[in-house]
Amino acid sequence: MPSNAFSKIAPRQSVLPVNEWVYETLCQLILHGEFVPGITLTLRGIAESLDVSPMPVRESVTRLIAEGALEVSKKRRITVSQMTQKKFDELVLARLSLEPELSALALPFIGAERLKLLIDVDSKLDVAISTGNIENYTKYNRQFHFGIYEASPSPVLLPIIKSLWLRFSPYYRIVAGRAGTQTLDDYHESAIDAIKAKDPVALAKAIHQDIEEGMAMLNESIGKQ
Amino acid sequence: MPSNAFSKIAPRQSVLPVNEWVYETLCQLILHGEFVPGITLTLRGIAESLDVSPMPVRESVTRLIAEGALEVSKKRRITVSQMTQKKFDELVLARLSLEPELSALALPFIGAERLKLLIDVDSKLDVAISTGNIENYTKYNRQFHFGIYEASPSPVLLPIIKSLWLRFSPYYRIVAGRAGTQTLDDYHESAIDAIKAKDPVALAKAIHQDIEEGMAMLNESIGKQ
DNA sequence: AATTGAGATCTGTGATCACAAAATAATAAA
DNA sequence: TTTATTATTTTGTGATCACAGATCTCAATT
Repeated sequence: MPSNAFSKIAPRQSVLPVNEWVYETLCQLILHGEFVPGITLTLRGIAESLDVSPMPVRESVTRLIAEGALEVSKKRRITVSQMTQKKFDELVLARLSLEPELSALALPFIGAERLKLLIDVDSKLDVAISTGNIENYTKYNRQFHFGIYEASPSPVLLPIIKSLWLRFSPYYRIVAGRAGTQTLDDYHESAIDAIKAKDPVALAKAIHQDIEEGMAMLNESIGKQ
Repeated sequence: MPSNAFSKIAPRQSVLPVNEWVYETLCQLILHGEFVPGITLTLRGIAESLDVSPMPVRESVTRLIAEGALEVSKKRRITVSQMTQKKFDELVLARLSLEPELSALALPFIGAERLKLLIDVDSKLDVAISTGNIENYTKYNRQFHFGIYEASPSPVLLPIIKSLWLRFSPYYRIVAGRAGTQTLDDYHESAIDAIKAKDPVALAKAIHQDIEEGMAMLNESIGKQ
């Protein structure tokens, strides 16, 4: 019997401070699409579900609000951010502006073992695409991108990019169940070739195209007002 | 006699929640260069200085840490972020990637009255430059940039850009007292011309050049290890 | 003078309580 | 049944306390 009410929650690492564990857990839940956009959360509710006191939840929620993953409504109710066309367009613009740049910066630090990992993740991604497994698709797609971005420590760009991913991730749950994953071109292949060739411009271009395609798919699946 | 120990603090607006007032106040203090980089702050110390309880300070500091303006040291001490060359380079890259884009997006929403305001701010900026008043330079430079960026509501890009400004602002205090403001080209003039001509590409280019020059000046003034 | 170490103090983190505003449930009136 | 009004509960915010670990103080020792 789990110590909390959410499914798929890693057990509390006693080495980690409670507030950090809560933050990481909430991030994972958001990235995995467990929170329906627009739903209202409560500090005490989360605390009870995670079997912790309200205090560390409060701190984590404050962080997530600052990062745009959650937001507080007019009359101070905590809610999972609803998407708008304007938000979506700016998210795409920010991703297209920053992620290709960071991938080019990270390229020199991608060694043989990391390249091997990326190739492995990409093959798993192919399986997810061909079987229409949207959950694995988002998971391995995320692993692929951040496998590149995290090749070297990035104090500014990486946290920003993480916050961008937190904001559109809840909307992949809407794509789930729709055919469309099959039609995706595999720009990851191009990215891997660019890494092998140590060509930062080609890598940036591949990442750019991959984002454009992925976001376009997400955009046409979302019924935004 | 002020109700708090910091100078230049706007009196508490009773209409604003305490935590937001504390957050805004801390932002202003950071943007005005009141905090020396590397200094350690304490929750109780800030609370006493601002004449509020530690609780809203805690929330505001959490936000500022999430935004990269403050950071917590290895053994959990709150500190004003120290600059590194890597951080600086990524800050510049992020600014160059996002701010020209947002200025181009905002251009169609810049009306006659806002243009008038920008021209007015730019003239004040010229005075600050010619008299070597670094404090007014940073103030009017900030007003000029955000006078453009805030022409239309920007839910994603604007908060990110604000967080970028919070991070390098403490370092203008180091530039203070050095000759160098006189040698600045006035790319704001080009920006104003672009706005008049309703030319988003030219505006983006002007903003790009302005950032490059301003950041280059800051870079060579900072003794980063 | 330099170093050490024990005691006191300070600091972030977590827990708990108080309270007004909002939301919900319950009841009364049509 | 539907609507309106009241009572109850829930919620975010702020205040306060507890505590362990870090930091500082300062006298004792070398």
